[in-house]
Amino acid sequence: MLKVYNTLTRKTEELKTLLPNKVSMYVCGPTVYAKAHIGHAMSALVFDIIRRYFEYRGYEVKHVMNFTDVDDKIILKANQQGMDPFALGELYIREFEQHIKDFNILPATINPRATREMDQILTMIKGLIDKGYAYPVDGDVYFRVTKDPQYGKLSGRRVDDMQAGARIEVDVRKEHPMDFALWKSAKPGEPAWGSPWGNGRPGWHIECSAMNLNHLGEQIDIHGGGNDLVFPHHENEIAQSESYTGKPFARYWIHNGMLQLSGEKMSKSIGNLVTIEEFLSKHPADALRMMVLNSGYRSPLSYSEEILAQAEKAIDRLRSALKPALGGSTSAPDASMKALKSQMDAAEAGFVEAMDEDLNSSGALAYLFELVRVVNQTRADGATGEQLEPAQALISKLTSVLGLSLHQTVQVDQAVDGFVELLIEIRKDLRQNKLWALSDKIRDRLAGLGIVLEDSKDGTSWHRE
RNA sequence: GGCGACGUGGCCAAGUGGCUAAGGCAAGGGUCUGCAAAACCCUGAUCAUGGGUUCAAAUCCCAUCGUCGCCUCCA
Repeated sequence: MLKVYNTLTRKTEELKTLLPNKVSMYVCGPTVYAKAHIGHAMSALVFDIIRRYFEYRGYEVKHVMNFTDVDDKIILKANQQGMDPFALGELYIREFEQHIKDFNILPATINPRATREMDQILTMIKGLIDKGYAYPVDGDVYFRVTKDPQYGKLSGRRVDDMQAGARIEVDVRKEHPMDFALWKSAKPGEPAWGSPWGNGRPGWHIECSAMNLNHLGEQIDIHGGGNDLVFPHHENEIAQSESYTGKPFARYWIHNGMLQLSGEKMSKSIGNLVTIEEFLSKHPADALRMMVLNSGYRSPLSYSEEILAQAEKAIDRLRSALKPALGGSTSAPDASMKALKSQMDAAEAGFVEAMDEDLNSSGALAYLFELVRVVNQTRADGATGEQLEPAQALISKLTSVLGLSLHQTVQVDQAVDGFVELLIEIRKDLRQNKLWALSDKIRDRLAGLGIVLEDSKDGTSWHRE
């Protein structure tokens, strides 16, 4: 039974979708005004893992991730750089889409953008005004939080409590300090769309409500994002959507924990960030995914070189099981094969059991690692490639459910390969003549160049570090 | 100040009432090897602290200390 933790109820609940075997999932994407950092990647990875697992469990997933391509920061940045705000957004959208590919994240079914949903946004705002949930003031439109008795249900806040601690500058034109903008009037030179209240642009929250309505309908199964969006963004989305349709909006709210760097949330405003570009220039994409998988998706994840190195080694460990049989193997003993078979069953059952319980990926990995050990034992016991193949196929299958691509993605360089092969051949002659000093020198020097030689009875194999 | 999450071996991290507290990394010992690497085998934690509930708690309750998130743009 597949269960997920629901922020709305603060409980882990069985997944019951609106339609059998189908999941509609909306995940908040980035505001495109700067290079994305690995916190954004973490969020995208979390929901990719969720999606892949749902698909493995037989659901057809309609996955929508938006781009917020008009907002104050985009306009500000574009003005600073003397750029057109739309061109600036386009640039970062392209970059983000490339990152998605680099991280082996399945592309969303649809990637809507705020600027392309203006009709739906305006329709919703008008509807909210008609129903008394919103009011225009001097070209702006605000949502009236006091009109929604359920306001605060996602974040567990009460309008009155927040009022006490609020440090925000209260706009006197608002009826209530917590009222939030659905529509903002444009200043001269800002991108603007025509509306009954004058030229302006949508507030941050309404675009998501509109895109949900447009692409997934009045009710959706899952709404996700980083837990920093719970309030106010998701709270406001619920208020808008439910006030507009009169129906419950998302059944399950799923939020990932924050990526932290030196004990603080990685964020654009604090400036303690590692961009995806920087990360990928130094590390394999799978390493970040492994870090995410090894911790609970809802917990904060600390980023450090040490933890990253551990993740890379863990990937190597998984890969070790996929190595071919030892040369000259004829068959593993029956007892070994029996043990392998039963470990395979245990691994898949354990994997599903763990993942079913709110995507417990680190628990699921433990079962994979246990299978890795038994596969390696069986190989050492003399199993043939044919005997190992089913277990290796299972490992490949389950790791791909997690989105890990175990196959080395090193660029093949024919020339280098040829030289390495030549050195190995010469070294073989040296070793046959017991010229150990010289053969060790070749191995050490190659290691210094990132080429690792491994001698065995069958000969010498090599790989890049 | 309000709301919430968390604190498990050197590091990362499962487990949330009851068999020997998963797994990965690191470390030490061993097998194999000319040596090394890889692989395999072996070795370590009573679960932040202090109370309490219970036949029984890492797991429930209370307090304390510490860390983090949200309350303002933020994945």
